[in-house]
Amino acid sequence: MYSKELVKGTLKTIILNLLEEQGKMYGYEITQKVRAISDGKLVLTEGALYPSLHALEADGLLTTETVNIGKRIRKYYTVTAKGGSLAQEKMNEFADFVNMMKLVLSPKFSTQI
Amino acid sequence: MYSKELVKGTLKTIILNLLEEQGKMYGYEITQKVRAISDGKLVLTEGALYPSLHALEADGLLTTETVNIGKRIRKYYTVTAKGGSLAQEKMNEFADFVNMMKLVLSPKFSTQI
DNA sequence: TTTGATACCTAAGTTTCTTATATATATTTG
DNA sequence: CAAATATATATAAGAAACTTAGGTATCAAA
Repeated sequence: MYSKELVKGTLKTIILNLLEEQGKMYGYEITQKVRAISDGKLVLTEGALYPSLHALEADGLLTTETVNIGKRIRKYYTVTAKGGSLAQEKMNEFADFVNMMKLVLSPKFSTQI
Repeated sequence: MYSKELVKGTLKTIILNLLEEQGKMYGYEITQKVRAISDGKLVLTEGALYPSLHALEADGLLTTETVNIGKRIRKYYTVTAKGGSLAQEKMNEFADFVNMMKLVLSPKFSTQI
């Protein structure tokens, strides 16, 4: 398992791009989806996820829609147009970052990726 | 320019692997080398670098050798055997992390890297 | 009926940086 | 030759983004 420090800074990138790809999702669903896709390697904690979702909503990058499932509630999140732009931007930033790391860590790293 | 949050958690990975590749280096030299290799995209701040070097030394991952250059001093850092193992480990962790991100962000990300 | 899964949330504490400051020598430039 | 820039080290306060821990509640399965 890789160190969790690396995940820092990528959470919003993951949320925005996952939501853009999957359409609307609710918080718990996001944790399960990420866990499944990553083969259990990435487990988003609720203490990180929920505040992050709230911040994205407050910044107008996500909108919410509350749905009642029996007596429980679900808050579905959808990416706004502004959020879509940021999703792309974050994706590019991450790609740039990885390419830069390739340079700095080369030649050893290049062979691993 | 990518967001600086991404760099968080990669500083020790960079230091250890750069030192392993380049042999002994001193702090200021590390900042200049990283800046040059990354084409100015990654500029290590002194406030991050020096405390990190001290922590690595305290943990027995680096050893130091102080040299007088005229009336100034230089502290050369060298990777220990233990530091070499961690360098490799950190490299693997980072590669694993990137591969995991590829999964989570795919299919969009795969085409960019 | 109690355990685990589903579903939301917040707050204190930790780590790891950034920003700012301090000190001092050496070199370049106007 | 004076002033600015580069070289070279270091620490400390504050910010950001998490982790850990706790809280609330419903639903399904054992």
